[in-house]
Amino acid sequence: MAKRDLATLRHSTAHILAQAVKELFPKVKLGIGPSIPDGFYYDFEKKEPFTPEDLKRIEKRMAEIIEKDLPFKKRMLEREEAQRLLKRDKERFKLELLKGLKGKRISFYATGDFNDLCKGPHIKSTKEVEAFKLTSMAGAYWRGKETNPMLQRIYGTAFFTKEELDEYLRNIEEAKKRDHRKLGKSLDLFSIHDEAGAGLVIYHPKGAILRKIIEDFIEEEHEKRGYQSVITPHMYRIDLWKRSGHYDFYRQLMYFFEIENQEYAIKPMNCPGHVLVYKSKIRSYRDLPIRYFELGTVYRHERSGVMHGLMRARGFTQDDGHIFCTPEQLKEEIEKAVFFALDILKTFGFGYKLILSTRPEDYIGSKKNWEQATEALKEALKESGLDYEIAPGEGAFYGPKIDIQIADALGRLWQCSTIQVDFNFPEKFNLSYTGRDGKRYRCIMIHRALLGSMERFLGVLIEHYGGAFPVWISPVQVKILPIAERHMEYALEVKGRLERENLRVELDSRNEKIGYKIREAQLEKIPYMLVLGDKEAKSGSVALRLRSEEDLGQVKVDEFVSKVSREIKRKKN
RNA sequence: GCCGAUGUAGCUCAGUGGUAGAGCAACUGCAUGGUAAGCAGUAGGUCGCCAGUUCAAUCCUGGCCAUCGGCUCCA
Repeated sequence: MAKRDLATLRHSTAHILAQAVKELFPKVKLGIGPSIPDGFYYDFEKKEPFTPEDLKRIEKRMAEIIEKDLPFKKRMLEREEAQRLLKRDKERFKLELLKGLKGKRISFYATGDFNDLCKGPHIKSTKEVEAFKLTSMAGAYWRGKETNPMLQRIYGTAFFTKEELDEYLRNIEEAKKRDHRKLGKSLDLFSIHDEAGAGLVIYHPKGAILRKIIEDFIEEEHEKRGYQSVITPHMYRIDLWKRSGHYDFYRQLMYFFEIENQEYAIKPMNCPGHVLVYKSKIRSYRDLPIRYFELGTVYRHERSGVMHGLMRARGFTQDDGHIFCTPEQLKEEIEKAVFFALDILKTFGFGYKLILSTRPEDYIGSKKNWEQATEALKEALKESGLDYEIAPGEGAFYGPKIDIQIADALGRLWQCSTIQVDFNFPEKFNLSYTGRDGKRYRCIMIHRALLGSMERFLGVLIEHYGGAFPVWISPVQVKILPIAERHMEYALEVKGRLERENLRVELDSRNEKIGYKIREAQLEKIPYMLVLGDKEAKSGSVALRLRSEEDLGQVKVDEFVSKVSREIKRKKN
């Protein structure tokens, strides 16, 4: 084995899992069992799903196999021989895999009596697996296709040492504490109700403040960069959706209804509205590029089972912008948009990953336009010198796109920013501008959202900060904690002073002990706690405690105000 | 949508074929307390929804809804 290769170790552990399953459930058929970033899985075809008890038994059997110190033996078989073997065992999925393999000789790996089609490499012996654990169980389509049969997937992980495994499991627990759904509840930010509908987010006052601050921020940044705000309706007659192509390509995700014999649909995207603004008069090349911006709320009928708190909702608000430009301006506009997005993400201290998505199977427009658009995106990425990956076939139905993904607490990646070129909309709506020569030219349209949606972005943000938001976006920035009732008067005075400085302040006026008040403020993850007692009242100061548990002692009120104001202004992370 | 699990008080969770409990929170009172939970009392539940089995269902069966872990799809 390549020395200490985690992927090899994990893949080998997947073999041991399959071996254990085969020993305990001989009728089970095998799918595939690769290593993945966090561990490994193996897919099985089995009528009755595995139970949690089964997992325990399997885990135990795996430990026994490991104890046996079985060597991984590689065998090269002639294709015909391999086929005969797999046919004999009725391994229909493996047979399908075999068909896809090139070459005459096929490699198998055996541990004891268990034999698996596999290109390797593997560890030397089962005994090398020191630390493993089966983590979960789920259904998964064969080869990831929805139309294929569903197999039972068992997930697990393996490490070289017990300590590493324990640390991994601890990290998972830590990440769970940061789950935005949990924090959203405990910090009183938002809620989602069965009664109101799945995937529909209701913001509580603190969540609304958080969102509003970020909305104001993003709106300002757009204005600084030459975007004009527009406001468009939440629904249109289906005539518009037919013209835009959404009726044909996006219908299954849209909500329709009929009033007085007219059919309407709620908007799943903001583009048609912006296009109508553009079309409202004749545009000249001198006007371009035109950039429209809107915090546009859209509704998409996401299939049940895909919702995920704020990260995946049915109603969400995009920081949506549409740029109308000439072909000559395209590249520069894309570059500007990419750097704009990265600038915003930097403000929040995010890491990110750029992805170029190309033409999907279902698409509108000509192949030539698609190629041209994809090229423009590539060029822009190249010139900006940024690393990116390519996701073939992942583009939107109307054009290729550059996506930016950021990671949540559990390392799951979420697409937030997206920048999409569109040659098709301009054709469908006959969008044009008058050139220098007086002739009409077709303009190009760019769709782009930087935060993506307020919902998803807030979800990622909550997990990113673990609920301990930087002061500038904290729903409550300061909490005043008077020690006894006789300090209320001074507490109110300080509160008034801070409010005049536009700080978001709460006063805990309850008749409780200071330790109790601190505990609550701490759980609410409020950045600054001001403890007020006799000493503070006398000297016109506050005893400053941070949520990091640091006690900064007595500070003059003025000093505190200027310290906090500075941090807010700098948007300190 | 698919596979599996789950759904009991505001929150976190026990529990049983004979219509339910704990801790925290809430409310009331006592205590006026200096950096993560003071004490006592009170109130709070169509046991997700709808059917069925049963003398009797929160518990058993079926359907639906929602949530969680995945798959698929996506901002």
